[in-house]
Amino acid sequence: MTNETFANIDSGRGDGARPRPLAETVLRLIWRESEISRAEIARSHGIARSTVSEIVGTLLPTGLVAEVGVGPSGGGRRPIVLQFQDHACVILGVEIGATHLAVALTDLRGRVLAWEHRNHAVRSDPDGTRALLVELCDACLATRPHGAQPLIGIGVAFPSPVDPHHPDQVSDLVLPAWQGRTGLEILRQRYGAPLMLDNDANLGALAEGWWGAGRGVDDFAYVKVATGVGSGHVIGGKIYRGATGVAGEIGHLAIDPHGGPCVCGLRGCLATLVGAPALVARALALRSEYPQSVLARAEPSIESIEDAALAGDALALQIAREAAENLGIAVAGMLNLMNPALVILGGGLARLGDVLLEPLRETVRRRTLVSSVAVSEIRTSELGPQSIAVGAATLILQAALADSSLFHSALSSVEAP
Amino acid sequence: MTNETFANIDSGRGDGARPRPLAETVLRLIWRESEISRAEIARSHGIARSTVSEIVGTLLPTGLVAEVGVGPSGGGRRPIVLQFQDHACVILGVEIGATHLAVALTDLRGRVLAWEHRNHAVRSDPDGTRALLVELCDACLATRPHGAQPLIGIGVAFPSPVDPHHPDQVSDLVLPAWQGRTGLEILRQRYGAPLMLDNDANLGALAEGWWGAGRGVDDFAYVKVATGVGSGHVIGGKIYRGATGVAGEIGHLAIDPHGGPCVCGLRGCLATLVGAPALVARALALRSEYPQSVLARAEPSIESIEDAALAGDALALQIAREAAENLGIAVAGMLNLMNPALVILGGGLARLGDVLLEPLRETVRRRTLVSSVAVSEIRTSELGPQSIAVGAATLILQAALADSSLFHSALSSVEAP
DNA sequence: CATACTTTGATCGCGGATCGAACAAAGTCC
DNA sequence: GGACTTTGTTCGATCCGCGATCAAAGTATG
Repeated sequence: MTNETFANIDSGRGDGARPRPLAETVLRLIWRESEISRAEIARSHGIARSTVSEIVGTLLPTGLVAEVGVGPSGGGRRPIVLQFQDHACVILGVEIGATHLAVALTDLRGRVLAWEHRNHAVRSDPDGTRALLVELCDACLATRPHGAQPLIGIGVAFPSPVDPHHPDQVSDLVLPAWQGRTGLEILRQRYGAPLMLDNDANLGALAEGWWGAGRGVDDFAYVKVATGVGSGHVIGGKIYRGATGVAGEIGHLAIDPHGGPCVCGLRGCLATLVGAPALVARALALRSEYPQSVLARAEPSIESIEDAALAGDALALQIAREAAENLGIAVAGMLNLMNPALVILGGGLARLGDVLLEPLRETVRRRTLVSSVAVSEIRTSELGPQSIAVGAATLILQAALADSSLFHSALSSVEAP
Repeated sequence: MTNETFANIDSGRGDGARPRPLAETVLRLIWRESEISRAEIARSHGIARSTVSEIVGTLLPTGLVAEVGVGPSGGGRRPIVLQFQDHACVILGVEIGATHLAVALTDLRGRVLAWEHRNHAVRSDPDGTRALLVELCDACLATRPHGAQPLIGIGVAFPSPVDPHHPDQVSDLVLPAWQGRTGLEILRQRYGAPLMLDNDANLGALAEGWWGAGRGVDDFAYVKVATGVGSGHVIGGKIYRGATGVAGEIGHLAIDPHGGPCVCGLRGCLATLVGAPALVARALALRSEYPQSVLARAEPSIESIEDAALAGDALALQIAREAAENLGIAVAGMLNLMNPALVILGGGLARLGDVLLEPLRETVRRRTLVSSVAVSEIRTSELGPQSIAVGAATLILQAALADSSLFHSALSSVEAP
């Protein structure tokens, strides 16, 4: 119930006073456009020029917006160009994986200013994880020149479902050694900044939506195919978490009820068919039929299968086709249920590009009822291994742009004297 | 692009002036509570008592709210009880099925004041459908005493996906004779009230959420199992339509990729396994193994199968168990993907109650990964055959409570002289 | 090059919405 | 019966956003 540590829950609806509602709108617009004049703000939002002038007057002293020269004339006085100051604040994005940690320090445009990562036995060593986390965060923050830019928040990606109403709880099934608690309040205490937590696939989706393949798309799904298979869903520009925060388990969609058992206790899950272990096992099983394949010689790994498929190896292509078929069944089901405008394929298997996408698209086309569903695009991820940590930082940025008091509290703590 | 006929698109965000933002909030609260005092409104929303007084002062003359006596004292002056006037306006809810029409006239609390329905060849006769629709609407409206209550809007349930951005378009696949157009603007013209359109499963879900098994639940799914199988999803209290309005096609989730072909062109869809024709076919196939079954004697129908299952017939129970198993696979997949707090089972098959629910729950339990998913409740619909028409009316009510200008324009058209 | 028109941005007064303080009305508790 | 409580109203004070107006700084045009 008490939720002092995490700012996850949308508490900004009807609680406090909302001074200058339009100020938020204007700030968001300046962020979105990066550079814009007062008159253009007024035009594009139907606000009076006088109001815009006044609001900008309150925005300038915060340092979030600055006047940078004049723009071209449109037949009259030349406009003063306002520019959002992407470097006014910084954000920490933390990725906690099953076996590694990564921390990104970003500016307000999602650019990575500092990057630290380390392999670690996260599953079995929660205390060590937290200590290492502090170390990596310190290292990232130390790169700031003279501590000029204040930290507005810390976003954390966690490798298990996160209940938005109880963000500090951890599923005992996924990380039993953590004893049901993240224990991340030390981060908030140490850095004095709000903390927000979410599932890793959700944050990968968020990052793609803000900076990658999903830019400008309001409803899309991000499917991560690696060792495991998971998905994050952005609906109306916001992460959809479901009633208890566990939405997006596409990996455990049943593809074949007569299929093999999954670690989760079910049968024929997508994860048992297209996860990395499944593809390796499939390579071993098919090896005798493809004696000339490079995979027939040495012990195959998921990387070697991917490399071989990209090189045109017949066995690897067969495996990719099969994976695409199974993935396509699940994606088609997801399209029928959730109807996103776009599906972004992430994780290691996305390396295959069109080798995977072409048969996948074909399967989806054959398996979706309504024509408008079939027009959903399927693309691969644009962001690299930093996507999840950047997504964690984006969680904070999104919150700050929705409620600029986060910016102001960070800035005032610096400018107070 | 032009969208004069349908009010479907949320156009009430940032366009026009919003006089008295709190007035909307107060009106919604009074509606929700039915009876409440000014002081309690102020307390529960943190609004100043003076503001509430002033707002209520503007609400009383509209007739939507009235003072009805005094409440019990809490140690001081007794409060004046304000009551929302459920009968101040009426709403028309129209259900267009594949083979029938139904019209409900409701008050502002979802109560059905008049009800007309008729079988009709909707698929093949769009013109006759529209004419009959007008007839039924007229009959419902004529029951009003002296035309006292103004009509605030007409909601329409349509048996095909509805794109929220192009509500007048109809899928050629489902209703080819309609030539891609609903042609329902005649309703708006005849009755001079805003028109809103949505898919039938979505509106069944909405009705259950406002008046039935989903009361008070913000995220739930409604699965309708009848001749066809479809689903509607309420997310955050609002209907989720997806990027192009076709979300919720659970009937075409692939259960068995090696299964029989579906009308939609896919294989092994849920609809081919638990739709009414599939169950009848299954009864015929299994008849020889159950010679003592009542279904072995006469030609089975879906109603007779349901009746037999409720009577404990072994063959019918076997069919129900199989249907529950297949339905459970699809529902489990939907839970994994969308994580609703509740699943409401509607349509004819819901008559079976626990006969269907028990094995269904068991299958879902076995097929959902995370414990918190498994706690999702599964219940049967509470509303009868009127649910979809009532849901259509609820669409209008929801819009009016979100933007009370709908109430006022209806009321002023009466009170003008 | 002077003049007319355009566009931008600032200033000022107005109106609406909400709040807090003060007050009357109506009860409860001792 | 007197002190305290609660409700609802009234009355400035404040804040936000708007329109009108004006100065500044351009462009188009003769």
